[in-house]
Amino acid sequence: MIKKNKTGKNIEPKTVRVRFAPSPTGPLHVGGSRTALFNYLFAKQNKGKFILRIEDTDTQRSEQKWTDEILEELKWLGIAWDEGPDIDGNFGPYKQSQRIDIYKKYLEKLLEEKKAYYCFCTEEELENKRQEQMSRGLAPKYDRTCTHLSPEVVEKKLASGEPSVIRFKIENNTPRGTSKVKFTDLVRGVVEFDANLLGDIVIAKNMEAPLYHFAVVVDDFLMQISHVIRGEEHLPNTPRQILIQQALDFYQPTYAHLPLMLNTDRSKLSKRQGDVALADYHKNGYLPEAIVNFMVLLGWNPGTEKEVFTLAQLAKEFSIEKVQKAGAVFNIQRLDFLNGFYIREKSIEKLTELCVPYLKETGLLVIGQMTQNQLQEIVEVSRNRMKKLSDIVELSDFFFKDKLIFEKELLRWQKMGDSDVKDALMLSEKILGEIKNWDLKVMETEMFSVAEKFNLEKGYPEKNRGYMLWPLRVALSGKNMSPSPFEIANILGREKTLKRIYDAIKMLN
RNA sequence: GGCCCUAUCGUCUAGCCUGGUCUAGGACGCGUGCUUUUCAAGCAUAAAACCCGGGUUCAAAUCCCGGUAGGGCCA
Repeated sequence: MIKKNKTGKNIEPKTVRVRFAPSPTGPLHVGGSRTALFNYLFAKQNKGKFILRIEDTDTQRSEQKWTDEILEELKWLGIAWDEGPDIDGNFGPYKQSQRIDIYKKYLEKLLEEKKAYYCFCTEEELENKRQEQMSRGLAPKYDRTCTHLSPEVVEKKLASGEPSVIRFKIENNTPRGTSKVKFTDLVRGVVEFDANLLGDIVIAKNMEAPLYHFAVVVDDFLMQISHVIRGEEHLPNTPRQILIQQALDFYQPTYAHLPLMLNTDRSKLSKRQGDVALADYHKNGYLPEAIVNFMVLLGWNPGTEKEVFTLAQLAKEFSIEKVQKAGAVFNIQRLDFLNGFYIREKSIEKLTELCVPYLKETGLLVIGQMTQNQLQEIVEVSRNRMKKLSDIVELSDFFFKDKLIFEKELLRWQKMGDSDVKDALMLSEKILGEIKNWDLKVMETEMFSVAEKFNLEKGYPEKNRGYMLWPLRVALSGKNMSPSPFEIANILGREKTLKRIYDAIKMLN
């Protein structure tokens, strides 16, 4: 499984293997989702494997429900993993809390080789030193007090149960002749850090509790990860991890650090300015196609003017070289546009199926109240106005209600008098009442010709059909914006339509 | 505070590597118009940007140097 060269040295795998490694300490973040997406696309494109690993070494903050949510939401987006936990609860070797023994082995190795050591400094001591260093204009860095402890002292302190952590010795492990750690990042080019400025980092709280930096390095090696594609916030972590790799004689994977997703004020995307949990977008009625399309364009573009992509197309056209270096503002208006676009693209059957839960959830739609056909017609006349699936509720509620409640004033078109509004409604009632063939086109033709006569009689401009149609539309919808009165009447049916007109006329008495 | 990263319309970006075709292109949003009973959708159209300063060059958004600003990480 582990690749080695002739001299027994560990070498980077030839096939592409990438991973997404979220911590189940909260809902899956949109930033994380995008990282997963980019990893997935990179894997697909290179005929490699996409591995999902749950990083739950922080047992305090990790919860099973968040793991479940991560799996569920990734699946919803269409991002399938080749290796990783089963959706039905078998986590295999892809959950860090199940790999403590493995980390322990490597921790022991580092300790034995004196590449790591126990540290007994207290939080307070550390904080004081940090303050002092910063006031002198230095980078806060551990001063290595505990490297000078003799093995006997360490033994004694451990035996007495004195609180301790395990630190990784940075300088001794830097490559010979230089304190620089250099690596090539697929999106940023060559990046260089000075190892002398790095303090000895804590890699474990104890033998049973490894910390992030350490567990990642070990897992990436054992899982033979070829490319580490992650958010830019990890860039400064990279030299530390490389040093640990070198100490353990691991190969060095290729890195690619993705630009951050930003708030409108260009700070790292956070809860402050709206939803950051993918699940929230899911619940509010964003389509996975729209989210994927939106996210991929935040930090990447194909170099052509094409802007609409399916996941499958992206897997073909994606290229990591074209990933942007600068952070990108999460612009919800663009997401809304894309979502509306994909809503309009959906088949009416599918869209109706997607809308129904929202209608049921609010109690508007009662089972058996509507035929499938009616439901589809309602969705059809509302879809152009929808930005999110949840919009269906606001846009179509009047179809489901028995009684509409609205202000009488709303019935008035421009400067019509009350009696004219009433006349218009009564005329509509009469004309529609006489229609035998309840059909949208028929109603439209009949009403259009009547509207012109009505205008002539009342002295209104002949071409402005609003004098007839606005009061009718409001009577049927109770809203200042809605589909056309004919579309509504057609769905409502003769009886309900006439009843609503009648109710509106009564308001004017 | 130290280190690192970044910089083209309000936003996402094309162009930069391989200087001239850039009077800087597209998309979202915003404005206007068409269509229209309303709101959408659709179509058309306008406004809108090369962070600053120096250098190299016949010519710089593009190459070099120096600033500035923003962000990330370290606790």
